[in-house]
Amino acid sequence: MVNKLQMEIKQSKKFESLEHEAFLNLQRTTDFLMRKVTDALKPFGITPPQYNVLRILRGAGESGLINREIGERMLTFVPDVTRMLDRLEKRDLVCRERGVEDRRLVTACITEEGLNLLSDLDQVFSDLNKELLGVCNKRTLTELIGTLERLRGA
Amino acid sequence: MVNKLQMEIKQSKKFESLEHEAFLNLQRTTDFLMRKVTDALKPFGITPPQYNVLRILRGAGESGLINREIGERMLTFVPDVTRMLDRLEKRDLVCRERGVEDRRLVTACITEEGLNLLSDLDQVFSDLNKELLGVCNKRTLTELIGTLERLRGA
DNA sequence: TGACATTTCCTGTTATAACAACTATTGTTG
DNA sequence: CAACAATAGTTGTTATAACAGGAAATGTCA
Repeated sequence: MVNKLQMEIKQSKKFESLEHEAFLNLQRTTDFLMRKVTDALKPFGITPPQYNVLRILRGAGESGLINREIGERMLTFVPDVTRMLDRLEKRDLVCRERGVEDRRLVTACITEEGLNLLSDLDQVFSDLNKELLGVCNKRTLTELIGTLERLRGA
Repeated sequence: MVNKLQMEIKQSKKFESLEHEAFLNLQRTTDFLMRKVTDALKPFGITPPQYNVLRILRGAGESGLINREIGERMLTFVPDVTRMLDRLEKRDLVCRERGVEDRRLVTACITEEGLNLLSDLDQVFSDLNKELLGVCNKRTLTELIGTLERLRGA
């Protein structure tokens, strides 16, 4: 009996351990799903991390957030928030302002144009999300979430 | 009640859907785990995709594999196998040879030095793997694997 | 055979990831 | 207050990701 992942990566030997098999499946599945999302966002000229930033800034509202806070809220670690915001600013999707009280801080806000783009992206993302993850029922997804949270440390 | 991921990304609003929450957890967990692996491999000057290539070539044995086959067996899609092998060849971890029968093909093999490095890496990776994924029991891991395979299409 | 398509790899280019060093500003402490 | 530490952001550099295009070899078929 050869399982699905073994077939996919044309591996003849068994996995070393269940832990190993689980981890490889995690990598491959996330890569698979992210690739779909990346493709779906591409017509809008937006990458998944950029989409993530825009959503974070929308959530923050008019008061905005400073670079460090944006980095902390990202789903995946991003080492260079500055240049990421540079690109978004150049496209007028966000605006930035140097702090007056503490001149080290730079606060970023989403623009009207950014909000408009987001409302399109949300629809695309939401549809894709339900299409991709909808193959599992609610109970399975709930269990999946629990397992994943556990893997990040309970 | 605010859940773990919401706290992590400092999100005040609920998730739009269970599918959404599951996907975000997948992203974050894989990023978290991959970062640990990347850190563990760093002292050896090897990235996770490079480690993946070396394992693939070891599995292929002395007959080696051509670029296309390596790409097909990678866990995550890699668009540029050529230059990835360039770097590994420069470090004498793999060697390459242009095909004689079909001169379009280039076959790569792992070197003795590559095999030696791999045996160190395997120990590190295996230990880390069990440490990270060992927080879940066998049954949970088996269910996780099943769910992930399903998400890639049954 | 000869034109054309296909396959395989390589090359060029831009964007992003990762990491380290640096500047400017603010906080802390003797 | 002056020296130092800490924080926030920027800049520089290298490696990798992503994508498009090109060159060489092989396959196909009229």
